[in-house]
Amino acid sequence: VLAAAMKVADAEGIKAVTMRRLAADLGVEPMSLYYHLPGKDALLDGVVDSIVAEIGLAIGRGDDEAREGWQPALRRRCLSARDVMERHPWAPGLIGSRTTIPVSLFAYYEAILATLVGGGFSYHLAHRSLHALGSMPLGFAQELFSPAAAGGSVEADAAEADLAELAETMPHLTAMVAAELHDNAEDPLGWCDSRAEFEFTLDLLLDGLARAGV
Amino acid sequence: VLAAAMKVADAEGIKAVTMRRLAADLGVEPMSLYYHLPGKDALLDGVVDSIVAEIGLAIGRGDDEAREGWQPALRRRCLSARDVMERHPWAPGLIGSRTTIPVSLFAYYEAILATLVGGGFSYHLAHRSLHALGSMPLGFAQELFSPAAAGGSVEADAAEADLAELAETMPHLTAMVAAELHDNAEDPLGWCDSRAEFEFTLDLLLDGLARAGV
DNA sequence: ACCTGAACACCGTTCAAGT
DNA sequence: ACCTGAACACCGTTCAAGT
Repeated sequence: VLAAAMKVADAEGIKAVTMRRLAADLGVEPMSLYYHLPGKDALLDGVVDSIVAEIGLAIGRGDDEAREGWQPALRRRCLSARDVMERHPWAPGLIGSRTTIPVSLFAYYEAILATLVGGGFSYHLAHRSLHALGSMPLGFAQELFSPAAAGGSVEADAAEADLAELAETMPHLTAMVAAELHDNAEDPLGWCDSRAEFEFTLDLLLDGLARAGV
Repeated sequence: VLAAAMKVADAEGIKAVTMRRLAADLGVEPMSLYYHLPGKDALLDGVVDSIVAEIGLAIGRGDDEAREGWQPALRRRCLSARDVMERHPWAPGLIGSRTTIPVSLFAYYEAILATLVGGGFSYHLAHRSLHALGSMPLGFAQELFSPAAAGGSVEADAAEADLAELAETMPHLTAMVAAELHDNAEDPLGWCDSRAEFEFTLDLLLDGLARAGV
């Protein structure tokens, strides 16, 4: 049913997921879908549910969570989630643009909360921690600008061509790019969102939270 | 021209910003717009430019930046940007969903980079800092799920009603909500994204970066 | 119970044509 | 230089009707 939606999204981006397109793939008339689903929003909610479920599978048992402590446990979870997002580059954009919160997400965050509380967090600090971590438990971070996560195709930005002329007006930016010039420019989750950046930010937050009062 | 677009977005949300609607507001035929603009993407890029410009105005001179140091300077900037986002609740969603990077943003980040480098950051750490801060210099943070930032109208999520039945299966979540129950539930930037949460996360990151090697 | 067909009310965009 | 009109190719969705 919505496995077809995932397949289309993986193959051609989330923008190609349309009622009519989906019906055609399923060899059925477009309007038949409305018997099974209330509408497109329900479809997308279902896709998000599938993603969350996939994250749950990717994490594994975690029976040794009590042994390793909250910080490595959360770290493992976020990095596992990131693997899932790497398989579905359109997912961050979809999740970020949803206007309703699927129920499956509540269960997911309940598990994270259990980890935090089990690690000695007060509910107050746990709440702030969830805000601070943002979408990292879902495997992605808010990028400065993340074309891949947002739309679908990563087209060369128009400004790239003019970057040469703008060089002298923006000395620091050009210097930084020159100094950094990533070897992983084709990262699927957006500009520079390499695993290294993700881990740096994640550890920055986790260490900060550890210092904040546990 | 695109001041009209901002007005429509402020009044009825970004989803109401449509070529035809805009033309009607301007007392003109829909297709006249294509003489002035290449298409809708150009329009939205222009709106983002306007937002960035508004952030620039909101920040003020900052002549005493050298005196106050990079950390308070960046802090002031992020909080000023947040004020702008509060005036345009649709802006985070629009910015996050854009697939091209408007040129104005380069200049904006150039200024931030100048602050960091001036504060003693290496280009490498400055780069990581930009990633870690994410969208905070733009005045918003990636929320767990931010209906307001994403779509437009903040409708009551369907799961809210079932929360009572789910209480026993999610003890920590219900306990946390009960313990926290915000007095500012009607915050325009999404669930719980109050100024206090924003500042907590911001300081967590800034302090972490300060400790990371400057 | 499940699917179909025709229709409605919207989009963004093209293109030849007006003044 | 600036605007118009009609048309095209798409959407999501409704609704009465088929089997």
